[in-house]
Amino acid sequence: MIILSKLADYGVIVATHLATHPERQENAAAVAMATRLPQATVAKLLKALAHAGLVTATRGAAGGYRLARPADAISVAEVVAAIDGDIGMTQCSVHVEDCERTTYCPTRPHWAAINRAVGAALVAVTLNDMISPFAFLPAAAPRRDSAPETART
Amino acid sequence: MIILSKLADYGVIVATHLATHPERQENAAAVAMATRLPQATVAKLLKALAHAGLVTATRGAAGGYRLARPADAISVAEVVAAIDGDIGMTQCSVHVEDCERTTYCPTRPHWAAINRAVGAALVAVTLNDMISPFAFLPAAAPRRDSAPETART
DNA sequence: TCTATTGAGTACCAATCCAGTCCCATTTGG
DNA sequence: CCAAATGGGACTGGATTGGTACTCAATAGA
Repeated sequence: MIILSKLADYGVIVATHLATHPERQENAAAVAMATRLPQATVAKLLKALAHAGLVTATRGAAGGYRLARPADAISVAEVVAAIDGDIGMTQCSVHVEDCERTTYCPTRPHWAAINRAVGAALVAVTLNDMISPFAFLPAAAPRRDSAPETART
Repeated sequence: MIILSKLADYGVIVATHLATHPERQENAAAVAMATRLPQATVAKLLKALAHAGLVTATRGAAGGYRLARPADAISVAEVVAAIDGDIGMTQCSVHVEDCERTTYCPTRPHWAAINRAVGAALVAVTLNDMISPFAFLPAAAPRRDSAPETART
């Protein structure tokens, strides 16, 4: 299974690209060229990112986009959320009322905790981490053996 | 965005249900009744779980399913993987060769680390945790502040 | 002031994917 | 031998998504 949609993936690529030139203002066409993604799609993504306040847009001739904040103050989670909406593991996590099973489903409360753990993994990584040439080796990742009974393949 | 597909969600519910009666053998119809899920869908799910070796199936009349292992030896990650396939954040994470961008995409190596963190959150939770009436408050969830630079929003 | 350029917003289409159902073969207990 | 149950497909209707197109609004520069 793939967690991120293609668009969200592209969104991170686009945002990361902007992060590599924080000072430069680039229009959608230039970003599309640099990232080798379809131009119309990049335009759509940039609009979404602008709408979320992650990038600032300058309209009109010689307009373009740039990051609204320093690259190390924008998390991957924010970029993903800007495009795919808030992250939730299950239907219940996002639309509780949609789940007519809420009253007797024993698994529901537990998803919230799993949710936080997954969200934390994305929040812990910034765009700045993503442009570093080496894997960022964060403290967030290897923590999986914190639960002693994990050992099952 | 919803991470788990409906089927994977159902799969966890079904597996959790079996975990509540580890000794009893139940056929698909009974499980469907108990979980209030569509019968045909439950049958499909149980097949998938059996295929993954998480439940053992007894064929023939008076057949049915039961957990193949103790509930605390089956992680949510396994159940999800049995139904949705292995978990990966991006296309690259699962099918590297499909991404013609591999050579120059700077974000790719980082996804692997995020991947592990997300996977770890699911691996750390067992079916046994899911049936406990209280949120399991595991070491897995609150660990998000292990990364010191997390504090952004 | 006028025009070219660029983003904003929305509507739309095509393709894919997914949830759900059904069918038939196989196995097993009575 | 028959009924009950799983195994393993195929199939389908619908929803979702990736991607495009078109129009409106804003701005810089001639």
